[in-house]
Amino acid sequence: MASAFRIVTWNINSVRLRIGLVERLLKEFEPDILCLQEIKCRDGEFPLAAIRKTGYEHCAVHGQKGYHGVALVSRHPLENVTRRHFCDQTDARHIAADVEIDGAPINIENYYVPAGGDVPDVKANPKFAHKLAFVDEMQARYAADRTSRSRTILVGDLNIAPLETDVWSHKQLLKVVSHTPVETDGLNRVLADGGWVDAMRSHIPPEERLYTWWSYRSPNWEKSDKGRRLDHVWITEDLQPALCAVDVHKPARGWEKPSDHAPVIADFDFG
DNA sequence: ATGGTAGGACACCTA
Repeated sequence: MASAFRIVTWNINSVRLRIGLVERLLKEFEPDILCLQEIKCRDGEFPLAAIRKTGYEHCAVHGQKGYHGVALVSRHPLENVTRRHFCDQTDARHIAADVEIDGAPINIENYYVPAGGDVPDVKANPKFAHKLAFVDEMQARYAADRTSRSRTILVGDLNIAPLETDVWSHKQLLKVVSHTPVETDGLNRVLADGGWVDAMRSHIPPEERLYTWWSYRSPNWEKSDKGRRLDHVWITEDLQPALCAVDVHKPARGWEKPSDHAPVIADFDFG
């Protein structure tokens, strides 16, 4: 018997302000699990009641006051929830859990990588140094347990657009934080050394332009279409045969009072 | 070369 599994990742840019959009996404797409970033609230302020009303009983939150913060919203029980800290900082940028699908656990890793500030210089800009150190720590972690890892999905706002077709202008963004060579090289090392598959690019050709984020600062974001692919879905190789579809739901960027990120939807079929 | 918008918290920080 075939068993379908749908995961969505979305930088919501304040879950309390946009709880209505979260409810809409859950109703329209009925994912098995929704991974949120930039919830911008403490654990106790997460809008659990509204989410439970939509039929999602299982939430795990790693929040903090005002900034950052990640969460998992699931139809299935969340086991072995972990909240990892990077670079010896207290920022809430990671949460992970197992969900049982088709009789075996799948490990979900949800990240919000630091944006890195405006100046792509580690000496002049500590936020850029923090971003690179964070990515290096991810690399070390996943390179170390590569051979023992299976049935894992890594998602989130990684704040780096690695391919030339992941940005509206490769040439104009080479010195812009999110697309500098030191960042894209770093992210590519996490991907390669960890043995990950870029699920979005395994279903959407790398020659095709693909964005998940359009700045609020552009008054006509859709027409100018100066986007970047900052949000990602990576999978371990054993999950590749089960992956059947990937979609960036661009219409959500045009919903009322939107997040500046569109949700990314990945569908699997086990069985 | 520059500034453009948004959210949270409370004087600017983060994005």
